[in-house]
Amino acid sequence: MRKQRKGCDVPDATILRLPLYLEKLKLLQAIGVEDVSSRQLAESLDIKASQLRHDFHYFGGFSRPGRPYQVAKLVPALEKIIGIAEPVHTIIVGAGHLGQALANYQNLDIQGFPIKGIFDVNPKLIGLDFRGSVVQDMDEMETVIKDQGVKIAILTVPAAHAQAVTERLVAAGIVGIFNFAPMDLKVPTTVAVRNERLAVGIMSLSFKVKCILQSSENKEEAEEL
Amino acid sequence: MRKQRKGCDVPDATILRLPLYLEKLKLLQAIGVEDVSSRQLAESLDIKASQLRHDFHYFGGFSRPGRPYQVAKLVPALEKIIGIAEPVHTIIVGAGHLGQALANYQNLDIQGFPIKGIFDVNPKLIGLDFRGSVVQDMDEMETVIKDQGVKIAILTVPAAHAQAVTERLVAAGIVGIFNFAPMDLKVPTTVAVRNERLAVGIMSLSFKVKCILQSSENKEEAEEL
DNA sequence: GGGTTCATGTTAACCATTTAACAGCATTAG
DNA sequence: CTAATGCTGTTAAATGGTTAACATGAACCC
Repeated sequence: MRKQRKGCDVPDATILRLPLYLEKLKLLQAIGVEDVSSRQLAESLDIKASQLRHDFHYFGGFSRPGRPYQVAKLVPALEKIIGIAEPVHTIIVGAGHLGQALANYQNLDIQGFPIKGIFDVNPKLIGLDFRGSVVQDMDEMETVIKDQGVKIAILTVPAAHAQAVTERLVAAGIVGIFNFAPMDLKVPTTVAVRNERLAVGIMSLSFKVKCILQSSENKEEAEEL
Repeated sequence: MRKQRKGCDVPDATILRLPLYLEKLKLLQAIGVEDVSSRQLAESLDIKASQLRHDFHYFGGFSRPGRPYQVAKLVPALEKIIGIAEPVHTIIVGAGHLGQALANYQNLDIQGFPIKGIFDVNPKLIGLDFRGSVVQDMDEMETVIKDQGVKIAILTVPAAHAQAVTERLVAAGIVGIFNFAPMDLKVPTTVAVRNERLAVGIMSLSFKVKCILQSSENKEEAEEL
């Protein structure tokens, strides 16, 4: 198999930290900080400095050794690595409550993912306006994807329709799908999917809550002895 | 230190799979499947059977050895482990677009997390009705938490207010916080937090999209030779 | 200039998670 | 009854990720 381009065989765990680094660095930049050491940055994110350096090491040379990182260089470097040096055109498929919430969530735009369209099959939703994006009929989807060079789709349709919609998206040239439907999508290996399962999140929280409540019961029992 | 109760020192990775097992098992139950082997269940979730058995092993004895798992026993067992054998009373704090979307997302209720209140400080939002839950002034929050025995709060307020609200929640007796604000909350060790960062999700997707696009460019170059 | 301090890049040790291997029980067919 | 098959529970090996250690470079002070 052909060797991958530099910087693409990186552990998932590292990839998930890159946005956190970027966010914190942008914050520092906004308040005028010019230099930051791996220790400072790591402590503010509650991780070890060695881990941060290890993460950066996959991409190589953000600074000359012996000198702290320069915020002004790191921010664009990370943006390039993450792939948001240029705005990444995005659409939302499914204009239900969640789709609407995401369309209104202007942070997406600010962070480099401008919404180029919202689509639904429900005639009652078509025409509604969210921050300048008007809900369109799903028949328009393929045209917008191609005309606007959309690469990422946020999928908020009901689980029952998710796979069918996915196949249309893939055929139209979508390369990344941010899937909020509680179901696993089948896609070719040339398409990336990230599943966002709210139920998983709240249930894993529930597990920990149960453990906390149990251990505090234990404590009370112990005190009663 | 006091020894933890059975089944609480479990790796995070395992905890995150429990809801997936439960969901799939409920689906099987709905279509009348009575028995399921670790292999069948694992394959339908795209994981290894040995991993599933290893996960279950933390909690012990779901079946007699030599016989497949019984769906009807596994479902309540997992519900008990996750802590949703009884409904887990929940509130939503912040009735912006995301809070509204979650309030309307009836799956939460079905999966064991009935919404006992939605709160905001914005007078324009107070009184709005979402599936029977009326947005209340945040001053009512502590009362509802105590009266209804609420243990989990879903936090969808702006980042700037997240820490202050968190402190009120903790003081009122909340044990788990599902945090959608893009910031790290400081809480005592007796409170569990799960951060849901949409920006992290879409950026990690963007990274993979970039890699896919680069490698397909490479391929094209190779074909041109 | 030399020593001290603080920094990164890099490698190695450590730890956690995932996967494989296998021992033992239940059922079924011959 | 015995052998073969299919299954789980459990332990061991392999993999992957995190943390510590260290070599080396840059700036600063005396």
